Amino acid sequence: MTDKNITENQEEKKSLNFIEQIVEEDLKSGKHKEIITRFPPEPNGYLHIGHAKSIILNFGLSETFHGKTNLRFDDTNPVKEDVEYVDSILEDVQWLGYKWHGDVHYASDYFEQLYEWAVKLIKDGYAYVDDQSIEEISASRGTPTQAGKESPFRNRSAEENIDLFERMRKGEFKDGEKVLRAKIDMSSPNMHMRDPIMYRIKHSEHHRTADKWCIYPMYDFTHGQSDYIEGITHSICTLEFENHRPLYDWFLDHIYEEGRTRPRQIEFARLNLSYTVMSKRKLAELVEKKLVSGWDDPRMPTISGLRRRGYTPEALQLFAEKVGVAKRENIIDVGLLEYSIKEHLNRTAQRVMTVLDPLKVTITNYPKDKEEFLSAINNPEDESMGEREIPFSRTLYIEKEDFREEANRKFFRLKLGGEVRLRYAYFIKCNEVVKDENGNIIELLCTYDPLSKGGKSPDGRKVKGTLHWVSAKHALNVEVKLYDRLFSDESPDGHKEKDFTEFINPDSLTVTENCKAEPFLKTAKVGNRFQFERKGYFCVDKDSSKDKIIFNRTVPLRDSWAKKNF
RNA sequence: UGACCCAUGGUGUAACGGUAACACAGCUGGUUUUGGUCCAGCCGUCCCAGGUUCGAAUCCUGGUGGGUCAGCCA
Repeated sequence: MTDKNITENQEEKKSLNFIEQIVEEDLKSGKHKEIITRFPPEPNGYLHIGHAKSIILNFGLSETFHGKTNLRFDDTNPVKEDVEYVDSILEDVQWLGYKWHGDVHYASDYFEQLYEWAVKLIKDGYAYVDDQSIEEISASRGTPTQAGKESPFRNRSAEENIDLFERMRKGEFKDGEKVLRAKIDMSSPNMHMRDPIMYRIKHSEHHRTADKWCIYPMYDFTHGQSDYIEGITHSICTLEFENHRPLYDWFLDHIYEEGRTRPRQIEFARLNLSYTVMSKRKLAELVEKKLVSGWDDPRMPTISGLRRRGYTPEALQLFAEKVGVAKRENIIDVGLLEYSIKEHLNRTAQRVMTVLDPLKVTITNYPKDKEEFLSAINNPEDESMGEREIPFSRTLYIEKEDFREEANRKFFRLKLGGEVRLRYAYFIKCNEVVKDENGNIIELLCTYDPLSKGGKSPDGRKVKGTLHWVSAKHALNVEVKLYDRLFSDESPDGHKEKDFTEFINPDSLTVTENCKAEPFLKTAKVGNRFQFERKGYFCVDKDSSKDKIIFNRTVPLRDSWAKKNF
């Protein structure tokens, strides 16, 4: 290989994001022989696409650098957590295509070790039991621009503190009566360093440890140590934890033993998507107020919602890759998410013809009892998917919007006296429009050109439009749910005066029954994805039954015609 | 009137001191039995002001703008 080639190859190499650069340097310098990352959700809600970004980042890192990724539940607050959430999180991570290293970990597995470390800190003079009320502690913390005041209990002896802490554990005190605090600096410019609380009393049932404990460690006294216990090398979290890093390091300083792996916290910007909300609180509110059907409503940005909508793990991975990783606040255009799924499905989805809004068409010169089968390509992007047969007969359905009695020459579809191609079938010409007493078009009388079978034009005659269609006699009745963005505002929670629910899009869901599908769809199973030609990508919803298939529209096809005529 | 972080086209991300790249969106045009796909082209001078340097989007200083922090949440 020449020098030039080497240079070119290096240039072609995809540039690394700042976290990948750190990892690469740590490996190159020998700081770590192998990296271990972790995905550490609190089981207090369903995962959303922002979590997907984090999952893909953490697992992706260990894939590209041949390391490991742990899955750990940060379950230090029993009143907010539930097994329902751990189950859904487990499902979502696996669905995304990742396998965590070893067993699932829980911060609650480390409660005993954490307790011992707390005792050590007390003995070393770095922690104390505070009897102040929640209000007193809050008041004495100061403000970002004003130093706090030291607690009157700050200088208790180690012996007294140990005794009190042990009695806290035994359950001798009520919730809120006492806390364990780190003794750092009440005048620190960093609020998190003003004697942060390490333990609080909560007499409540934990979903895993039941009533074994009545004192629970805070996030700050748990996370770094859990990373340390697991040998995590790179502890990646979102930007709002930036101010916690000095505390993360402070606790580690006081328990660290020479020779062991010391984790490093690195922060990146969380994902924000336009036209939706991402906070767990707001998503929960949508569910509670029944503004959506549940956490997995196809309009929700949750992983379960996107899955039900028809998104694929590959699409979310592509999306995460396109979005990138940096420290800048961002709002990603949902269009990029839609691009990602279209990109994947265009290559992989079975094509099929379905008429969403049927208009009856009778081919007057086609024999009454005749039917024939025509060959259609399953996926023009993938020849290996082969072809299928579609029934054709005298009575058909086409899309209502594909016909106009009169239209200018920009309208490529069927008009009175005009000719179009029925995809894979024949050229047809519309000769007469049948209307009901109110003047609504209820049927078109057309003639076909028998020589144009397969949609070909033996005489070289051109038509501008090609329509999808379904034979009425063979049609399968299906229900289709069309989705639009849940909010009509680009940043629904970005308005100080208005609540985000005020921006709910009233037309985010359209249910259309009596859609006509080609018989191929008879055997479609829940979760199957298709492209309905000219209409978009659809997948079979879990609410489907034997006699009624329900399709969710994942995303429409790009439609430059509709756009121009808007 | 504090600390920390951030600042590149409409949206994201890259360029690691050598003269702005990639993707999405948008707009033109071409191909096409999906007004899909695909292909070609167009669309920024890097928040501002100083400084260092032969040379700065990249380094320094000061502004300005935005974000985070005053839970016994994570």
